Amino acid sequence: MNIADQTFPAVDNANEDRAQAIRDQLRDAIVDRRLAPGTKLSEGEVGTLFDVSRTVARAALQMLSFEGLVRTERNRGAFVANPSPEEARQVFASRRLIEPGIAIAAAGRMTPAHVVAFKAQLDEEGRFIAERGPSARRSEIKASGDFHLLLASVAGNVILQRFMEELVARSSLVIALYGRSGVSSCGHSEHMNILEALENGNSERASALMLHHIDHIEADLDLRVRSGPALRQALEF
Amino acid sequence: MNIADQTFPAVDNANEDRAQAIRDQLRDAIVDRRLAPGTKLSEGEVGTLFDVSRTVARAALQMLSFEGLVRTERNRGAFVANPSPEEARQVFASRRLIEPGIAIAAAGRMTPAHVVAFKAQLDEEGRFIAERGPSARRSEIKASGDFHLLLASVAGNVILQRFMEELVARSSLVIALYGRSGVSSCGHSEHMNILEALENGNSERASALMLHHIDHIEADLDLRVRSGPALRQALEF
DNA sequence: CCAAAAAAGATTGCATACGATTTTTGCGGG
DNA sequence: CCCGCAAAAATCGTATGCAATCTTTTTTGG
Repeated sequence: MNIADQTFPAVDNANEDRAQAIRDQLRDAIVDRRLAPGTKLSEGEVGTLFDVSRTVARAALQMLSFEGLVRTERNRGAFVANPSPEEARQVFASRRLIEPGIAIAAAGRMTPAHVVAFKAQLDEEGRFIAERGPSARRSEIKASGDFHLLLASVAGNVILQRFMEELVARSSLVIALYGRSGVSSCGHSEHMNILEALENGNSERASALMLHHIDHIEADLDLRVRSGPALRQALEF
Repeated sequence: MNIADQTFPAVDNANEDRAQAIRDQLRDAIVDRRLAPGTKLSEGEVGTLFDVSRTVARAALQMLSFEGLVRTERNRGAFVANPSPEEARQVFASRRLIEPGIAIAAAGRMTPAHVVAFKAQLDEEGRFIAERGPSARRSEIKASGDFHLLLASVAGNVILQRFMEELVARSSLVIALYGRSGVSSCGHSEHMNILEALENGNSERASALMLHHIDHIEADLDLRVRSGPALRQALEF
């Protein structure tokens, strides 16, 4: 998979920052695996694709590098991140630490409008699971992450929300690399259970369910070091 | 306080990234309040001060903007962040959620070498408290934050560690703006108690002490909206 | 004398240029 | 046929220039 094979919707060049728009496009592409871990993202190529100068492309790549989605090597360029098993463990350890707390905070702030938003979210999730094809699979991955992001937004802490965005994106990379069954379809029912607890204002239960949910996601990974992880890394793939 | 009044140690222009070195210098200056919240950081000025082009200065400012230490407005420039009371609350809510867990993780990984490092850290902290003068006060603030960063590094999760760096830096800004007594000197003894619990491997106690410690820091803040916060913001001060 | 408009000045956003470093290619020797 | 080495190409790091935007000062009309 090469970045040159990708097509990106035209950037709605408003007064908004163009670099940010490019970052969002690239992040989406990374998160739903249209760009594989290890793919090289050269400044020139990105710039050409989005029709901006290298200056702007570089800024976008720098942003992604801060989020941990891209790794940059001096004088060599930027690559879609290739998280190690250790890094993967740390991503999930972070989520185990934070998300139960987020669930508690969210439980105390749920409004009927939130419930409606969650229901719509879960419906969409279910639709993509029912569908077939790689495109639906990608959408399913994204929707699954969006559930957690929606929860974070309900919790009402912008700082934690941004951090969760980073963690969810990185999780997606990790699952792409180490996932056994792609997406655990049991995740959907767990999401529904969590929503039910949230609806009832049962924060303790929501928190406990969330913790188990994260454990289940991580349990679906195969984090044993593969034959020659150094080699893998060296081969950039 | 103006950025032009500042002096910065020469950047050890190794093969290391120069933008990163500048970011570190600026971050230190912001964290120990040599640069006041609201101070304008123009690209040209920063570039001149560090003897680099605007390109590099701009990259450094972008990094700080990601960490939340600098706020950038399009076509207007970068300013040392001026966190709102709400933002301040969110910073401490995040710390309350994360640091007790970090304490638990650290308690399980303490080695004699770590204990030595902590003792040295606390000694330094104590020295600055004893000293007088604004310079010692600044060092005290920094040392107080460094305790928390040391703890995060012992916990062994790089992702959380980076996040803690952001939170500690932002806390420093918040304390600068809303702190009643500058630095609560009782913080030092609380740090010592936490270390004691860590040394004994009493993770539960370390976690509980940490939670109270954060509560105490936040309790020392005056987060009531001041007369005309909008005005304050509008006047950039 | 004051308010609004206009001009001048400063600063940012972005593109481009050039030297430095890395990677690839071409070629001769083993 | 394969390997090492030098030249060429590609890519990055950084400085600089120009247009666009914002700020400040000056001018002008009431």
